Amino acid sequence: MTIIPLPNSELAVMDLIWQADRLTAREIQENLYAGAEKAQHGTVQKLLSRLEDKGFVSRDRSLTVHSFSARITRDEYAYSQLESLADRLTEGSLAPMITRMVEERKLSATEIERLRKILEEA
Amino acid sequence: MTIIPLPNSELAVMDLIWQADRLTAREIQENLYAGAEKAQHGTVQKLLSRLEDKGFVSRDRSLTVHSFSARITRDEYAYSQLESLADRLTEGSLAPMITRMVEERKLSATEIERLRKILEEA
DNA sequence: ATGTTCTTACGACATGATGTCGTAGGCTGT
DNA sequence: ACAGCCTACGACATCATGTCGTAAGAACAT
Repeated sequence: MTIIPLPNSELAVMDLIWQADRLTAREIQENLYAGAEKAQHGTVQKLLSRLEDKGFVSRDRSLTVHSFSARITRDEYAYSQLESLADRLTEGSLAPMITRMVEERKLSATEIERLRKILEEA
Repeated sequence: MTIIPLPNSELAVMDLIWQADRLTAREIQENLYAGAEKAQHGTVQKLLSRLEDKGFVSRDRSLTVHSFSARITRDEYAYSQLESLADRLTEGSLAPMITRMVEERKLSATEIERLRKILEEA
């Protein structure tokens, strides 16, 4: 299953939902546009309805004030994006990217250790 | 250095250049739109000039027929995209994504072996 | 020298994504 | 009944994307 990439604004909403598990539009608006004067309710509604259309959140309509929860975990999303990246760029293989990351010293010792462990258990 | 993501059409051009090292616009057009009747020269020119603007290719103007070569390797591009993915989604860490890939059995035994080797040498 | 052909240069354009609002109409609680 | 909040729906400006068309210059065969 390929999960489509999200634009920044929608990803920002997902970030909040992933953190909180379940939020209303107002709660999201308050987090997202903390220092804002103007309304933005419409903006948040629109982002949420787009996310709903795309299948990223489910909307609980049982109360007048709807609440939103994630249908896809952050890790699922992250992993699918990594997969599509690898498919597009390196024929599905992670090795070239990780090799380069190691060469550029972008991986910390801790991170390398974590990855070693994951792969040992695989 | 953050490398901006490329749209599909431009990535397709880069793929050709990465394979061939050095190409003219015509060569690209013939590969890219193999079974095409109509012109498309303009399209390829536009894609190339956008890639030039973005710093992905360099244009050799010494001859009338320009030739194009990559300024960024495929691995550099892939790695930077992976980096930005990790930054956006998992606080820079690859572990959650790779863990999931292992769980979903998206990594072949060979690939896991390659990755183990890379990390051992790191 | 001239005309044909190929190239670049530049601009135009339709389409869709993105990010933002405005307004109408429906609940809710005083 | 009314003020206040929420949803629903549409509008919109802007930008990215993918595609062409046309003009002008170089190269080359005749």
